[in-house]
Amino acid sequence: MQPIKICLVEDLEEVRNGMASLLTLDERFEMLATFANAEKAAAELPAWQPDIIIMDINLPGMNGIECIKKVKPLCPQSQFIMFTIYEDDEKVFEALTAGASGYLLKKTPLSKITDALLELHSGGSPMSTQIARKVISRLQNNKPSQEIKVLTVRENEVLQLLAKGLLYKEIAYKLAISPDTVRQHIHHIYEKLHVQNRTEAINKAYGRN
Amino acid sequence: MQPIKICLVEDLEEVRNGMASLLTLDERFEMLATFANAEKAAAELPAWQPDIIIMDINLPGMNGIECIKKVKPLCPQSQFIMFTIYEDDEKVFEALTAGASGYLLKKTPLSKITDALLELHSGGSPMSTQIARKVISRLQNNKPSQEIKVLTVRENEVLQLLAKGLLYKEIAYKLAISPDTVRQHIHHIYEKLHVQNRTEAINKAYGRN
DNA sequence: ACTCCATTATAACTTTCGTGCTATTGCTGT
DNA sequence: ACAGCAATAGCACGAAAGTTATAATGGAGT
Repeated sequence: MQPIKICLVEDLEEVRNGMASLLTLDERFEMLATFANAEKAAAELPAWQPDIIIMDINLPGMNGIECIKKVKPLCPQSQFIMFTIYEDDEKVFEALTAGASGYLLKKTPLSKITDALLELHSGGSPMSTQIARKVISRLQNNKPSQEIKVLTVRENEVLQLLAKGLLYKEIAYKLAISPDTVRQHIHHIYEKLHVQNRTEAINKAYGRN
Repeated sequence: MQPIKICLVEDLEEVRNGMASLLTLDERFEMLATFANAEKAAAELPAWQPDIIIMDINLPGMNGIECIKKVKPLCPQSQFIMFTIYEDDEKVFEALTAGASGYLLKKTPLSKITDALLELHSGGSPMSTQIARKVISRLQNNKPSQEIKVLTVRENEVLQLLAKGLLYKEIAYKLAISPDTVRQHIHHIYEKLHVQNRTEAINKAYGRN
């Protein structure tokens, strides 16, 4: 089992060193680099490609949330975990939508910190139940999208199968109609949604961007 | 401080009685009623208006998720917490979108169960970090599932543009490479994800089904 | 009765996609 | 030094997708 590669973005030297020594002494982790501000981090993180990036939210200049947005596309397999002193729900929530996968309070005991990092690495999202609630409620308010309403019942059925990646002839078979008819329905769907292809239609109908 | 009013929907008599005695002995809670199936619960819960409804997912007849959908409009101030033996991610996730606010594994130690109920009542959403991750990724509409890890950085970049519905030549232009190279990357992506086309790749990589 | 429109269907045609090969360059780890 | 792999590129071929027509049927509403 190779160590989990970690980078840290944190402006306070004390905290930075504390975390660094904690992780350096633990052979399950490898501390690749630390950064005192978001600008440096944004410039150098892509070269490191760490497994986990621990990101303070409050940083001088660019804050941690903007930093995530910048770095994430360049480090697609890195996971971000927020690191913050105060349990400011809104900030943390913003960070999560920006692409973070979990968060740590700075007052968290050391053993819990390593636990959280391990959980993060194994596909979990460590966070308090309060934040979890916020996330869930946002999820529940997530409407299926009104675009779909302009489509007829049949067109929606076709769209659903289309979204699974089925071929026209497979859709035709499932609906017991001709592939030409399927083609026709899909053409109408594209017209109504003002799109040119299957993927755009799915994105539009199911509200992903 | 008045006790938290609780109802339980659970088909197994043993489990039902265990939970009932646990909560009855704890003065922070008041067990109003228990139900052995979803149909009875749906009929009688509105009359009780509990603070918390503990709901088993697997029930004979109507399952717990459908039950939530039925009961929730009639008990607007009740909170639902799922109660399940197996950590079936998809089921729990379904329940959360249906309106549940947290979940409990049946193997959870007794003290943790009361903790979770208290957290739920005070506005939290107790759940494992694994589930939290699922919820977050749905929120982000963009998920680093483990599938993506098998892809290289470049392949991920291509996949992201592919997911927007761009043509090969558009992707090529954006990345400043040849359309043939784009085709090549995509071919590799499909191989690694074991899929045959763009839509399947997107569904697999971003965890939609 | 008449119009609107959803649903079905066909045909011809163009563009894009996906597969199967081959091949070069450059970096990394042994 | 060498093997392995990521990234680049090209080409040929068939399959699938998307465009543009046209048209019959049947149900809903005016």
